[in-house]
Amino acid sequence: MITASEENYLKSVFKLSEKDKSVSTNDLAQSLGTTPASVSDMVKKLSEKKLLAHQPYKGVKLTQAGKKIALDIVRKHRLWEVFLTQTLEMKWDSVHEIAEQLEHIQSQDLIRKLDAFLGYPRFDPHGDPIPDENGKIEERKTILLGEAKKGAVLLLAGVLTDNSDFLQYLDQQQVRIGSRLTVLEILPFDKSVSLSTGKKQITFSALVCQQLLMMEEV
Amino acid sequence: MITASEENYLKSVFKLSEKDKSVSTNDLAQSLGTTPASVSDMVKKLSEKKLLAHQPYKGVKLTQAGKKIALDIVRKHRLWEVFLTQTLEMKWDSVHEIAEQLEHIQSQDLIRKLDAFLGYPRFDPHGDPIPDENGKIEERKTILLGEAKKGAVLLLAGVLTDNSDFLQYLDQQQVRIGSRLTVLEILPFDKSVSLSTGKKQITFSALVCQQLLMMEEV
DNA sequence: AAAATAATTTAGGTTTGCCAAAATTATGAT
DNA sequence: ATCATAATTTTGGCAAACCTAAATTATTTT
Repeated sequence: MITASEENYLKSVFKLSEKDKSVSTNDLAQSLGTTPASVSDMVKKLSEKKLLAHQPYKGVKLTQAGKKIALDIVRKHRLWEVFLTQTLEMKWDSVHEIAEQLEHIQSQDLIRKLDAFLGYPRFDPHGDPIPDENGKIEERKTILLGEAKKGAVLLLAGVLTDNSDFLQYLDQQQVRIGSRLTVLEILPFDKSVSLSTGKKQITFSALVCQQLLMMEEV
Repeated sequence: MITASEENYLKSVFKLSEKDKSVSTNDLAQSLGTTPASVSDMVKKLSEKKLLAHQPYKGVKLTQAGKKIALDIVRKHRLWEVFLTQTLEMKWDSVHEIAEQLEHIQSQDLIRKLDAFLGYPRFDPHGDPIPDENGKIEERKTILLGEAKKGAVLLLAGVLTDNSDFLQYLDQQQVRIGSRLTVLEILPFDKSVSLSTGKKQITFSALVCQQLLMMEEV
């Protein structure tokens, strides 16, 4: 059996993994809101279970088995987020916390039926792709808004954080997934960006722009 | 904070409580699938938290605070069961286990919105009443099928067990919540009961009859 | 290359919830 | 009323998941 805590560790490793790089103990502790010592403990356990490959002092990677579990948790999390926003009409800034709990509910059948009920959604309310039952994730060509050039016209494809304040701020600015944004100006001084939403003009700080995933119009 | 385990204990005490009677350690252990020693441990903790009133060697009762929590868990459990059967179209014999997990999800807002989405149902798929937000439970005059007299015409109001085999058996017999049953004969020998469902004739053992909650036609 | 600093692991300890075995208390039979 | 049995509690111990502080290893600076 795999516990909720173990699932959270695997999910964090997955999220922190870039390319073929190892994930450090410290980063994991940060991401999980725990201490490096606790991470060492759990990493040892998950390595023994062959869900993580651990090189002492060098970091961890997911094994095939570990990745499968991580993707399953991510899938469940994102499907529940769709349910909460679409079916129960909750706001996108409040669903993450609840999905953190729901993702640990154990029932294949439940998730299959939920998926069907929701109409097999491919993206969650934050624009993140939902892995299918085999762990396959839809790829899209995206760039950060911070990397866009002046004059570019792009659609908001996703946000890189679930931070509630951040999402509420976007709501306030009437910016949501799918919004069409035109880059009017990039301030050389602080890299903040002036944009047109069609209706009005807004400015995003460089920090905000690092959280916004953009794509070309279809 | 209250843990899932604590919630389960309170729920079990609630379910085993009859009138003003105390619930015994042994019965609790049985109901929770654990040992009397473990129950003693947890009873001590919940008594210290003022959720249970414990008289050593005499049993426990719920306090007001404990009852409130228990009713809240029952409410969540039954609302989720409605969701699983009605929205996701799962069978009534498979929802109990999943609802056992879902009942521990923490979010007032979620449950309120779920309740609204489901149309404020008053009974779950097994015919059990769903407490409202204040813990109020709808009362109905019901009797066990085992207590019905020959000639009685009654509606199936509920079942007293979530046992999957039992529910599948009822399904097979085409007996469900709301079914109208006429008592044709009661065998003196073993108290088994012959019934007419309108379409066909069936016989239920005394044990089965002790699990079926019946009410007068409205 | 050695020293200083940073990252990681280990050691030792806590809490929660569980259990088996032993001790205690209540209950039913004679 | 006493004894036997059943129910309950206590004792001592285990595993999971966490923590702080100390020890170890890696990395960076000088």
